[in-house]
Amino acid sequence: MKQFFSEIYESLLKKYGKQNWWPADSIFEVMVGAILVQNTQWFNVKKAIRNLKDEKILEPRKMALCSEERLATLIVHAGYYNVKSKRLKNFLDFLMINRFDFYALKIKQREELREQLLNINGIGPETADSIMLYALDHKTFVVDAYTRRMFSRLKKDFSWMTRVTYDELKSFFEENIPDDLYFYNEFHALIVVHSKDICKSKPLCGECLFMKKCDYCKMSKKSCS
DNA sequence: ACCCAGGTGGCCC
DNA sequence: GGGCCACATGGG
Repeated sequence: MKQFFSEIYESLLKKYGKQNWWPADSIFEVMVGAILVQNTQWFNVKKAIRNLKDEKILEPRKMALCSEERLATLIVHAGYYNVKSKRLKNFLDFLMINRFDFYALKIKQREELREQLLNINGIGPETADSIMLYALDHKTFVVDAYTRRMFSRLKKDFSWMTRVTYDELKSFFEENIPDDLYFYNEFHALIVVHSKDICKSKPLCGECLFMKKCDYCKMSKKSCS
């Protein structure tokens, strides 16, 4: 199984190259982006980030001083702007309690930090893991809808992946991929990039990378998307 | 005019 | 513990 995941990783890397996620100029920008991208496409998030930068409030202490209402108007393009402005505020409360000390968050115990992030209203498992992995260099695997869909269709044996809980799937990946921060970082990014790529033109399974020999494809001729 | 997007929390049973 | 729903913009 470990060999299988390594091969998938190598194939994706060969096809798409290094992704060097997360695209951002600062740790805080990664964190904000992780919240704004919830159920939203990245190009919409970019507009919101642009606004925050133009208004000079893409800094923890500045944003903490910004009213929730003003924040909402600046992030409209990211969708769910009322919900997300509240979530950003909740997250800023957490940062404030931690004295905006990112280094302290980096060296905090992994499970302790994850628990604290999950306690914030508006931060679920995927957002918590994204912040930990891409902003704070914690080795924690990020599961998302793409991960479930891509792998469950890759192998018939993986169909269970659409049904298990987030943490169960996360553990399965962590037990079967190399114990390496860079791998964690790059693998999730490649899964997202590949998933978006094959969805773009809504091809048949036989046209997708990995899908030529996949069990799902043999079973049916259904579309990938 | 649909459908979906790198989720999450609240409510109900 | 699981099934539904609201949240909202923008692109295909």
